[in-house]
Amino acid sequence: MHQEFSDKQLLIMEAAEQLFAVKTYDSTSVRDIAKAANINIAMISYYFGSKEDLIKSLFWYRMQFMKNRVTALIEEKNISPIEKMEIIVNSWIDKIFAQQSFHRIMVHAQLNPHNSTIMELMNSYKEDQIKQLEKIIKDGQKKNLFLKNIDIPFMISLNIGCISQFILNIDFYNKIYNKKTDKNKNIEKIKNNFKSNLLQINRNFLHEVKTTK
Amino acid sequence: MHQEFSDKQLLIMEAAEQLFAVKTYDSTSVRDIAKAANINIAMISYYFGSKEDLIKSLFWYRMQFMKNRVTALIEEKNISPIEKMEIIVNSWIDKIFAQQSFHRIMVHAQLNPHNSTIMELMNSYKEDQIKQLEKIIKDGQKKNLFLKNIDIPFMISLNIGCISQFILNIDFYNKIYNKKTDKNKNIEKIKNNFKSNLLQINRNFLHEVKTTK
DNA sequence: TCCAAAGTTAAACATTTGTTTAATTTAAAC
DNA sequence: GTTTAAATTAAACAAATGTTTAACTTTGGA
Repeated sequence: MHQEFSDKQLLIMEAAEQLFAVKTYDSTSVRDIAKAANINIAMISYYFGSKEDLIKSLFWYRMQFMKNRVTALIEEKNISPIEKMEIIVNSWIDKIFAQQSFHRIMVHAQLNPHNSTIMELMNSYKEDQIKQLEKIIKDGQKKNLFLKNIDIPFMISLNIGCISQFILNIDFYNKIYNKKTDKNKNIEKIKNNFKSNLLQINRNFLHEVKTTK
Repeated sequence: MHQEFSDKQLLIMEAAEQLFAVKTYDSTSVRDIAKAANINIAMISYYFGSKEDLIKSLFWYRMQFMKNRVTALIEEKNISPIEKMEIIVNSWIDKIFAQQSFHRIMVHAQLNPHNSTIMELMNSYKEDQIKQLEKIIKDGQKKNLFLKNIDIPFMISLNIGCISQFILNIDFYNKIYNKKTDKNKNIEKIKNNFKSNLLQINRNFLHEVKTTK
């Protein structure tokens, strides 16, 4: 598939991304995109072929960034599996936060899988993630750092689901946590709070000693 | 707003629900709904006023079922806060599973909040949930059963997000966990496995003693 | 300077959209 | 059995959709 995009294509893709994120793919018209990108409607067909191909290109482009550069991390000998897992969870949160718009589009694509190319892109990404985590966790189990019988797909589901839910409802949580303060600072605070909560959940799930009351 | 719906209205709403769940509201046409419900297109305007009012009615109708009947549970003296929380988490999972289609529509409505009435319905529901949990958790803290400083919005976010993610990806997980077996039985097994995982997460978060390695 | 390719445009295209109309059928009350 | 309201229908409506056309400008190399 595509590998490089011209400046014009990136301009269109980024304008489309913003609109897809708030209005969804279906209710964003090519006229909306053209207006936002300050180009003629015909340019979308000209540069991408169709609206469908535009979102496919967007997925292809953004998924590259999403792909974890964890291959090196997995092999790293000086970092303990515990630390590795913390790094990965942290990177999930940071990446999803950094790409909130695209993440919304991804959630929407899972809800409404009307394009098989996009579906395959996401599924192969998920499978990669599971394989990578498997290596780290098995290593940790061998070193007696982690519990046995860790359900990796559940662990991923827990994290990604929790982060998604948080992003989808960030305005709501902002309202709940603090009635009126500087919004940006507040969100940063809420995000850090969320981060430590989720990290703690993962620690419990992976390796902390549990004693029933 | 509406309080009762005729059989015909329910028929239309249920047909619409199935379509909205898989195709989303925007890409489901009134003609699709009419065909699925075996009625004339004009009947949708006739019974609901508009397509928009139809989905509003659907939300109003389904949200009644979602509303927890936990008011009685909260006051119950013979059940410990720990058990109460388990009952609530279990009811979340069961309810969302029982109403998968509508739940998908809800997730989509959060992604694409193009109707303020629906948004308000969902927000007031969320606020109610937080208040209800607050009572139980404070009671549990008073009795020294729960940890102090429990982040309730996070806890809800964790659960609902995790369940949502699981439902959105159930086919994927089914493929991952088990390559080829009886599908229905398999999903039931996966669901129970998911349930015990999530309950354990909640136990750790709420009341189990934690000792750092 | 010339020219072919790339870029850009407004207009037109056929479909599909949600909604309304006006006519017809059904149902129930008197 | 007649009447009145509710229910149902096919057709028409204007608006919006994604895409294509054909004409035009711009660009950069020979």
